[in-house]
Amino acid sequence: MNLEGYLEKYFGYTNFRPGQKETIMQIMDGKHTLSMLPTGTGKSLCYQLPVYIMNKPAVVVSPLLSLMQDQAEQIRVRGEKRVVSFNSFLSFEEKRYALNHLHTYRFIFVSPEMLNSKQLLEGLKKLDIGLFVVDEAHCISQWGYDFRPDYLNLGPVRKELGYPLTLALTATATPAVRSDIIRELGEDGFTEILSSVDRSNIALRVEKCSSYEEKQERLLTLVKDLQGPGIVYFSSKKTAETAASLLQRNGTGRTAFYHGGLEQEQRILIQQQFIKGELDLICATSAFGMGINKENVRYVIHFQMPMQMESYVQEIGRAGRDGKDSAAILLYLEGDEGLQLNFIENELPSGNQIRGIMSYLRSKNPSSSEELSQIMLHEDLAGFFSLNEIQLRITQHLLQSVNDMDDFNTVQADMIGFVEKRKEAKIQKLRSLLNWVHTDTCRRTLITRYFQQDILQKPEQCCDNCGMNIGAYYQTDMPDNVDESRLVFDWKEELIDMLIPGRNE
DNA sequence: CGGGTCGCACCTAAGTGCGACCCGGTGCTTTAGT
Repeated sequence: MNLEGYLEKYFGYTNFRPGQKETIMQIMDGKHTLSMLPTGTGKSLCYQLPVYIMNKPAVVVSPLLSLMQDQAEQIRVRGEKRVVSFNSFLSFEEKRYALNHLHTYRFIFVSPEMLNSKQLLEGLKKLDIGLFVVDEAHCISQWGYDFRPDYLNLGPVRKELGYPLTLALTATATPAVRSDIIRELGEDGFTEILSSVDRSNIALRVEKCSSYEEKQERLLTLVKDLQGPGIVYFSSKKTAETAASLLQRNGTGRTAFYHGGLEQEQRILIQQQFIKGELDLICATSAFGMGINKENVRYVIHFQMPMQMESYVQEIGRAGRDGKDSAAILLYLEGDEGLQLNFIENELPSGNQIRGIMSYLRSKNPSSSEELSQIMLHEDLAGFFSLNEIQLRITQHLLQSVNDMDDFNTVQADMIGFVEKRKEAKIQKLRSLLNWVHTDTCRRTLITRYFQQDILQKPEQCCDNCGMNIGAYYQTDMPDNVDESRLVFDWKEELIDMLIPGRNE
């Protein structure tokens, strides 16, 4: 049977979407594959179909619990019951049961952190794994070196499992990030399947504002005028919340905010309401997005710029999944990059902090790396050297690789070298994005060039520098002379509010 | 970098205006012992 035959047999579809078949062919050919497919093209089919053809289980590493639950649920809805998600949602009993029945599953979802569990790893070793999948594989490069170091453990895990056939999936990765992913996964010889990062139905626009007030005003106007639903991205939780209530007071109606500080339940609720069309606007931090499969998002506004082009492309890519015209608008105020610079400066320990910690540890005169770990464990290093949680973790992580107790100076120099290099790399990425903000040439061309690709086709509505017409994205049912009071008092909304109490809570 | 909050000065009272200061994003994990 050919691949189309399997596709129809197991999923009922007659055609593959771009990139799916090429990816699956490589997998069936036994080749480790890194596949860069645009968001919303059904990346999960790329591992699901091979599971059935090979009749062997897949281990899927997923960055978010919600994403894991979501994909597991989608598979179950299809009628496949042999699915398990290894994460903290499982009780001890459930975990034990799942471990004892590991061989019965076809889809085993895990978080990178969970792979630290000896029992899980031992269990997985006994399986004949058909495919080891790393979903949203750019996380390895983006988070592995600081925020979530367990992402760097995937290489050793693969080795431990005997280098199972591997599929890394992502939507946005530069050639440098892709080689980073492949290197960290611990093996050369990955085949790459690449689609374009260009989304021709998303028009690109940057508007420069001369004051914070002007930017706020502009946001209000845009949100009123633009055809929704939409997402507005902010760089701080507080700003997202404040803006959401400001917009609501100005008659935006069905608006909510979303960030990592919300309770898990609340986050799921807001996501669901947005997807079902019960909310028109989300004011969010970068926490919002991964795994949001909403077809008809019409615009994405950035009230503050993200840290790098990859994030920007991911975030605007949540618009126009249905292929219809959508707009991406970035509001820029001189100095906006300062906040991102600040994040970069603070996420890694500084040279001084490292020097302080090292001289303190040196004074304790540990004779082995075990003794060193003991000191790390029992002393309040974070308190003494005012490290935040992530800085502490990176420090511990870097010190773990210390084998030779004799040469603290070398280790110290290595550590400082590492953080300096990381910071410089991040600042460089921020600079690229800033150049893009300030460019007066075609923005689409510049994005594709950043990913070392070519533009697919220049759409009519390309970008502000090519003369896009923002009016084309305004609501069509809006009269030209709008009575302001009518915008504030929307009787339909008020009526719905009366009929559905507590809707806006 | 910029916004929010706090305390203070004003000078005779309730609210304003100013400077100092602080803080900001992304997520996984939590099984021991009475």
